[in-house]
Amino acid sequence: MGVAERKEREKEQRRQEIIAAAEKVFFKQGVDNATMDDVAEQSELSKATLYLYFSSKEEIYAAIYLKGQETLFKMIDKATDNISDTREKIAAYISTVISFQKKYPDYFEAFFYFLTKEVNISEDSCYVQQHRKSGQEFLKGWVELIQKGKKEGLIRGNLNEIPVAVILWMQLIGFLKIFPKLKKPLKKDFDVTEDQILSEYFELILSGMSRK
Amino acid sequence: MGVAERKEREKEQRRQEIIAAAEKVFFKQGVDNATMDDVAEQSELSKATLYLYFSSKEEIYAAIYLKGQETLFKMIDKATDNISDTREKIAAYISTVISFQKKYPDYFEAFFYFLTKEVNISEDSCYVQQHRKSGQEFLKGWVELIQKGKKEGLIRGNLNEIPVAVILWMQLIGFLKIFPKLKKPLKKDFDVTEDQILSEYFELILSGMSRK
DNA sequence: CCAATATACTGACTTGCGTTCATTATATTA
DNA sequence: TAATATAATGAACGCAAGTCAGTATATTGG
Repeated sequence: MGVAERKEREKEQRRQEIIAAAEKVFFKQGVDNATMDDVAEQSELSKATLYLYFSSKEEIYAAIYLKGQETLFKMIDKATDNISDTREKIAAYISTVISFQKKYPDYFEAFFYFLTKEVNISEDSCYVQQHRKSGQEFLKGWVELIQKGKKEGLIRGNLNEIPVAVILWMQLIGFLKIFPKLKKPLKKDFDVTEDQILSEYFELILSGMSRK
Repeated sequence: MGVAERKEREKEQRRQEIIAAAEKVFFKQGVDNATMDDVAEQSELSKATLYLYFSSKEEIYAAIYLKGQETLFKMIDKATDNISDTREKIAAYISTVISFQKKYPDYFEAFFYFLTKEVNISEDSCYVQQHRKSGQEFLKGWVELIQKGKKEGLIRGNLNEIPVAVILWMQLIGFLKIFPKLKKPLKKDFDVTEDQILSEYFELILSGMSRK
């Protein structure tokens, strides 16, 4: 009998509904300002019900974050798939992350949150698992790319690919976390535009790795 | 009559005592876990009294942050004052920030918090003022250094000094925010040590700016 | 179709913590 | 020494996360 399967499906659907409602609320008001009552109202469920599907507010946020991560990875795949030139591919990697931040700043926030915050979600939660797995997988992509660049002689041979990949990654994410808050004062106090900063950033990073 | 002056002094001292107590508590338990009751107990005052000296928990944290910022600026001054070689001086700037993060990770956290978080402290609070002022001043130091490097031909002429200074700054702070959380997994999964990462980071940044 | 059981849901409550307020203690001044 | 200003506090408030006892709804076996 397919009752169990249907129930399973329905349960999963509820979960997704809750995630969607929470996303709406969290992104509109900010995670800290949004309350579980807000999420309950938005999802047309009682607050207590939310806790049948998620163990905490943070776990809902983690689910949202995973959606965002998936979005980012897909964006990168799409943007880099048919590029064969390594230098161009590295550039595409970087600019896709920048686009992601621009297009989905709230997803990016969630991404950064779970990258840096000491999280209270239990280790065996599926979120933590998934987070770690895709993080590693993703890093592998960078590493391979840097390796390829080295083989092709684009990137200096004295650079170790894993550290370089990790550094690029941390630096880029960190930069993008801070940048939005500094945009306005930079324009105001120094008359520097966003695009100026971004193009110089590219220049610096790429020439940092390049041979000669 | 010196009564007013004495009272002023005593008031300021209380303030500092509260800041010290809060720092102890915040750094031990983490800002989020620490409660105002904890701060009250540590400072041997009642909770309500804290609010005679600070308008919120966050404002106490802001005061702590300013202490940290001052510490950082002093460290940088001390480390760079008697260096005349520009390249060395830039390196000293960067490595001092790294040392700061290592030596005072909690100050660094506070620093990052107020750099990125949308803060609820009123614009005319002395903290916000002081924060902005020293931030600008500090950036000026970087900009002048980069300018000097350009004049001396160390740094490529096509790089615009203000964006470069800002980028370096954001990148470095962002990198240092993420790095501590990734140290362990990096060692475990990829067998890369902290020092390896840091030395490659230096290499990348400096060669990114260099001519040729 | 109905009783028994399992599943999904909820309103009301508890707890914890930042913040405020009415009141009390202490110091200053005239 | 009484009047006044200043410093400090215990108790209470408000809000939001998380819990629980109890109710509604669906499923299943007879």
